[in-house]
Amino acid sequence: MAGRRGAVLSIESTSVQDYVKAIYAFTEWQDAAVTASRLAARLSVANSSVTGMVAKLVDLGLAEHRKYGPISLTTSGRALALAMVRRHRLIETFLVTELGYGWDEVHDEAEQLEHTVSDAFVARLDAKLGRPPRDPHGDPIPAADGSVAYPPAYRLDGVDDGHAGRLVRVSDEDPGVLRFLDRHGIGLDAHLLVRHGAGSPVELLLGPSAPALPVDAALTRALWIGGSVPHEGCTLRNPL
Amino acid sequence: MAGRRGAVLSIESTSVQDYVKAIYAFTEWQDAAVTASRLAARLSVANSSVTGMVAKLVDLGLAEHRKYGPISLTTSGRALALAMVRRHRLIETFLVTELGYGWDEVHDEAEQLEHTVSDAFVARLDAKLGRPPRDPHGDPIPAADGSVAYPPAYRLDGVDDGHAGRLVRVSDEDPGVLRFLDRHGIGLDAHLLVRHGAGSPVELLLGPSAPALPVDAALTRALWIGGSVPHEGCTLRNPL
DNA sequence: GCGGTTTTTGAGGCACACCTAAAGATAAGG
DNA sequence: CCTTATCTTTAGGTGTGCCTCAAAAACCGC
Ligand SMILES: [Mn+2]
Ligand SMILES: [Mn+2]
Ligand SMILES: [Mn+2]
Ligand SMILES: [Mn+2]
Repeated sequence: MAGRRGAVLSIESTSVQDYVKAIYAFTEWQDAAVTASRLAARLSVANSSVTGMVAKLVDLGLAEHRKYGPISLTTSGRALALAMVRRHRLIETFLVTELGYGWDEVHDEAEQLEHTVSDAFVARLDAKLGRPPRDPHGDPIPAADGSVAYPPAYRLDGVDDGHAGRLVRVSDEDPGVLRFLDRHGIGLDAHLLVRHGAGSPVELLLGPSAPALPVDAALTRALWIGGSVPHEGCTLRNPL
Repeated sequence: MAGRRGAVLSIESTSVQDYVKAIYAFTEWQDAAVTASRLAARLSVANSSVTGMVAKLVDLGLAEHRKYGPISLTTSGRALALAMVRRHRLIETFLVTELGYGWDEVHDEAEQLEHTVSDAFVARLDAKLGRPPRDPHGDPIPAADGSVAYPPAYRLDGVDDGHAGRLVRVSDEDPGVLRFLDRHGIGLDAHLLVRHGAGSPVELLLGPSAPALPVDAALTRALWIGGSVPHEGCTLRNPL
């Protein structure tokens, strides 16, 4: 049933790569249904653009889609998404560890470069960086074979009062969040205690003597914290 | 007189960048007149494509062109060309020295990446690499301010019998040439003595005891050798 | 001044990705 | 079961960027 529309664009189109990545992102840390409108919102395009583009993904064998149904990736779609995520995160890691970028400065640059570098480049970069397990924001870097180890992590707006754990990941899409954390000396693996104030804002306790730090709602959606148990293993997922 | 055609594309178009680089290349090591047909041949497009694109360069203030006349760069066109050449050569250097690419593998990758990396990336890369003066093929890397130091160099097909000097640069466009040099252990700065055989092919003498190496015509157009005098300075050119 | 070559013009094509507006499907509530 | 709000798809169309071919125009050496 592929090729129904004749002109089928390629797997190398940056748009195709971005759509596939976006679809993958919906199920990476949550398990949200991928609807056309959600995808449209995330990619800042009209709903109808998504319908059209998803049809192309289906033609390319990257996505599955019944009319009016949710969108999902095929095995090769997931493979492409993981390859792109791998590129993105390796590039971000390189920018921070080798070129001295701040963690708030790398996302946009990686967003471009991920479409340009060759497979050979990615392989050599991975080796040069010592096969890092995660990027500067705590996101796991898929291995070349597509396997990924996700640490247990809970979004801050979903944990109970009194939850304690280490900062596992920070969404890297809003540089402002990253700079906020910088200002307060909070980095990856920082130990945090979550306190629901009597009023609305969530507070973070950084240590026994530090003052409580109120964080706004946007921030609670950008931070992911480990479990209360001191040490836990990782869940190895190989989605391929 | 700019903007005559209305829709003027930007300085960030990869095509614009490639055209400007190509124009610059004609006068980098020779002083060839840049005609539309030569540019078309180099870029593998039709003559009329060049006419159209050059008109856009003129609109952008990057090129000067009288109808039926030769094409040249304006000051800002030259600045853009030098910025692109700088990017290209820094990236090639990075690929070889940091990622372990062979010098025959870097050109195509750099050709893509040069359009994608940011100015910040280039600045940081230059610092990381220790501000290298030349790329893996001997081509000088323009400084951030656009100044370039060109060593004296003569193309092999233009030197007399008995000319001796060091290998100053190798054109990086044909990986086969680079691999040929690898096979014979010839690298940048190798000392060469040029011998015009009685027959047609030029021969290279690599050392007192080494056998003469015959080189074909294509190769004589890809190699550039220093002067016969043992040690010479560099010509500093700041074309801006 | 002629003839061959080069350049420009004109008209058009194509790939890719996006949009608006209208029509169609879905699902939740009455 | 039907209504209605919401989501999704279709249809038709825009815009950018770059390219082509064919024909007309200019150029240049003789
Ligand atoms: Mn990122
Ligand atoms: Mn990241
Ligand atoms: Mn090169
Ligand atoms: Mn080079």
